[in-house]
Amino acid sequence: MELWSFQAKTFPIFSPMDEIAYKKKLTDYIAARVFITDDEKELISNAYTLLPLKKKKYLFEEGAVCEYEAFVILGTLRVYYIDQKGLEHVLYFAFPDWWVGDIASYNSGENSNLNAQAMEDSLLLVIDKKKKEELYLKIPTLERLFRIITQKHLTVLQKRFLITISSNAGERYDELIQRSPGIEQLVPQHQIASYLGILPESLSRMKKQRMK
Amino acid sequence: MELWSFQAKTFPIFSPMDEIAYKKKLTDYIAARVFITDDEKELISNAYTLLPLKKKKYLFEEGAVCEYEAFVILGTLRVYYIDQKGLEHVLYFAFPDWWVGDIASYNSGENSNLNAQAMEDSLLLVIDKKKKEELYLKIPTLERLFRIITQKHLTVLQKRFLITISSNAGERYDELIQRSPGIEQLVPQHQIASYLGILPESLSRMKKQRMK
DNA sequence: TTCATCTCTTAACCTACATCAACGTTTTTT
DNA sequence: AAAAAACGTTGATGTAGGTTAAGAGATGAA
Repeated sequence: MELWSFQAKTFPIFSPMDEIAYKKKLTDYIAARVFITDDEKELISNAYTLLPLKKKKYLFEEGAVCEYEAFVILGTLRVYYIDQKGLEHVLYFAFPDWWVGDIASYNSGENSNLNAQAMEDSLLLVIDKKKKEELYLKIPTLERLFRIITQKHLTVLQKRFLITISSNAGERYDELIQRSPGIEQLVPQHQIASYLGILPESLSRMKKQRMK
Repeated sequence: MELWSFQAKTFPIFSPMDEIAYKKKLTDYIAARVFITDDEKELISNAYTLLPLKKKKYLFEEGAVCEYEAFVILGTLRVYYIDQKGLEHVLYFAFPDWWVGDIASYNSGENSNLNAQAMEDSLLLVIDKKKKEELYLKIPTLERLFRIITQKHLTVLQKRFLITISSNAGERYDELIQRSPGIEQLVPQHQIASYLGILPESLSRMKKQRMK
């Protein structure tokens, strides 16, 4: 696909044409879920800002308020938590068409304890809290959209939680591979370990033992 | 408080007066979060049905579609998952003013893999999917309300998930006691163990060791 | 092209919690 | 009032995954 061809080392300069195409990805996503008019699509397009995020750069970091909510157009982000011992725990990987943010911080205004880092050069559409609230007022249908999206997120997290507490690392690994085939090619193994809730050494050991 | 006095062994017969008072608890809850008119309160009151649930009875069970969403007026429910080995894992305890349901099943129409059981004689306001959708159409503000509620639920679950994967049973126990003081008087210890993700024996042992 | 950083692997040892089993007490059911 | 569940405790033993340490290949920067 045309849009996806910029997996380049550096960001291209966006032409107005690109921007229109990228924002259309968002309005298409929305229109596939709720009914919105062309005027509303226009309002949405104008409210979101295109944000290129270079590899290893952060969308938000712990210790600061997460002011933005983002829609992934291209690339991959990882959202993770650092515990008291300094260990990182991947909460989720965000691929194109996913939303990235820390609702806890975004809604409460308190500092985030999550980090969202680009794993490769990525392209996002971001909106700040104030503009989002304005959009809700202008387009009440978005309340419905985000209710549905949030319910979906809750469903996914609930499933993840139940799997985490009821199965061992090997079973969680199998579930991940089955749910996201090819993820091993996309993210380094120590981050898969972090997602599974084990150390890289343990994952390495587990995979070796399974060879038999 | 008057309303709370019926922690009786058997259910009283509800007078129309009681029903009005109970439903007012729900509309008060809603009005505290979004603006609704008196007419809308009336619509909401009519859409929900009062459901007494005796101790050990289920609101929904795994293997069947969860058709209802409920608001707890009185009592306590526990929502739990049974894993492949037959072990129970408490997802949450639902106290008055909490919502109980399985959104995954409720939205998808697939069978639930959760169980919601009354831990004591309880009183709920329930609504089925069809009536809920009708309410959304009649009162779009409810889209906003449930967006906010779902975001809150997601925040809580996310915090729980992060604590679960980043701390040991003792730390999780401390966090629970701190967040819900008095919970030990309300729920038996083996169910607290289940909530913490450990076996009753382990919780018993942990508490003993802490005596020193 | 060399130095540093990141990534993965292996091995020895350790610990939190599971497992299995038994027993006393309390609560519920009949 | 008797019987049956449910509940909590303790002990002996097992194990998944953590901890620490070391080394080797791959990747990236100066």
